[in-house]
Amino acid sequence: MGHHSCCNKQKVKRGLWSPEEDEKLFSYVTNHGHGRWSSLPQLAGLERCGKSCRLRWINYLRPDLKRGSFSPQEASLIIQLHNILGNRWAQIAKHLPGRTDNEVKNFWNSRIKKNLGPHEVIPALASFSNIHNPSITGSDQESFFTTLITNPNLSLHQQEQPYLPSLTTPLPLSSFYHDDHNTLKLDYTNNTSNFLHFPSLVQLPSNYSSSYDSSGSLGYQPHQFDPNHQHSQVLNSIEVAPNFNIGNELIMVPSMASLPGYDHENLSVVPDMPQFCVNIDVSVKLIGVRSLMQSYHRCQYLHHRCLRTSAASSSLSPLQNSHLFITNPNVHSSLGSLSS
DNA sequence: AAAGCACGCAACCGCATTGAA
DNA sequence: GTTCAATGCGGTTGCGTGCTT
Repeated sequence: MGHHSCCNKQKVKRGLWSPEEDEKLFSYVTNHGHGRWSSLPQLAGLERCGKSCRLRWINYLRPDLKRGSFSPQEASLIIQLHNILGNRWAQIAKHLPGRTDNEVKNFWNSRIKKNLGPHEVIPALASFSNIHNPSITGSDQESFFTTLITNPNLSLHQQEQPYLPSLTTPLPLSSFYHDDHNTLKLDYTNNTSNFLHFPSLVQLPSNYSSSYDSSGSLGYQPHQFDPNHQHSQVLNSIEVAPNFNIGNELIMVPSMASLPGYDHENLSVVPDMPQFCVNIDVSVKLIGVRSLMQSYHRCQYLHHRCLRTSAASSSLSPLQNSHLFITNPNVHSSLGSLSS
């Protein structure tokens, strides 16, 4: 077991850092910044390898580090994120301001892991890893979503959504209009990329009242919806359904049957879709299990649609480009690939 | 009081990835 | 396109500390 190449070139000290070494490193990085760790030790007067300096800075000296034990909220978040991300400690740590990957990893291995017995599989993990297994139904699926919903802090950064080109903002009221049949429709004019990017859930003003339609049919009340809206610039549309209230918030999600190419008579898809990657955004914070289940089914539908689309054109990327995205109002969240 | 033990944490190691030449 | 150094990351080690016997 040799040392790193950077450590072979010079006499390096190993083991715990002394206060004097910390002072040298802190002073140097504070004054000069970092960026070239390999040359830093010599410049800073340290007999350490660059890697050791980097680690010491990141895990201990960085001024933005949070000290002290993890709060219950942080622990909960780590568990939730670990269900989704696995042992990707650096990714997990990014959601815990002031915490390092090393810290999170140590915390997991020393505290959480031992408290989760072999039979205590967290529902989110079990359900999500099997999300495309048709045998996973009903309560299992629901427990998966429930786990998400009960953690309002769940939020993953955009970089974990490799196929999401930009953050989605809630659609304004002006995005909607009524068609000739008085059906509420959503402008769909922003599909400029390879992405058929569904809008986020739409949050309407609290004075807009509607009731959740438990039958799953379109339950909105058109006369209550922005009667003055002009829709002369509508280029395309997606029907929106169903909507429902949670507290004072009205939630709307795109209807599966409103997708371009959907064959209403045969309940199937016209396989000439130009887009092969679909993002579905739903609000974890505001949404209920039922609507998440509806979104899940939509994802399944889209999954199959992507399959068919990919098969229809060899130039299209395969299915691994299909992702389910769940978002909360703060940051978007990727739950992983839909590909199996 | 001393030895043994368990635990937490800091640091190291090797591999993977990135980016410059 | 290839090489190689730098950097990033996750697994692992080992030291220090506190508890138990």
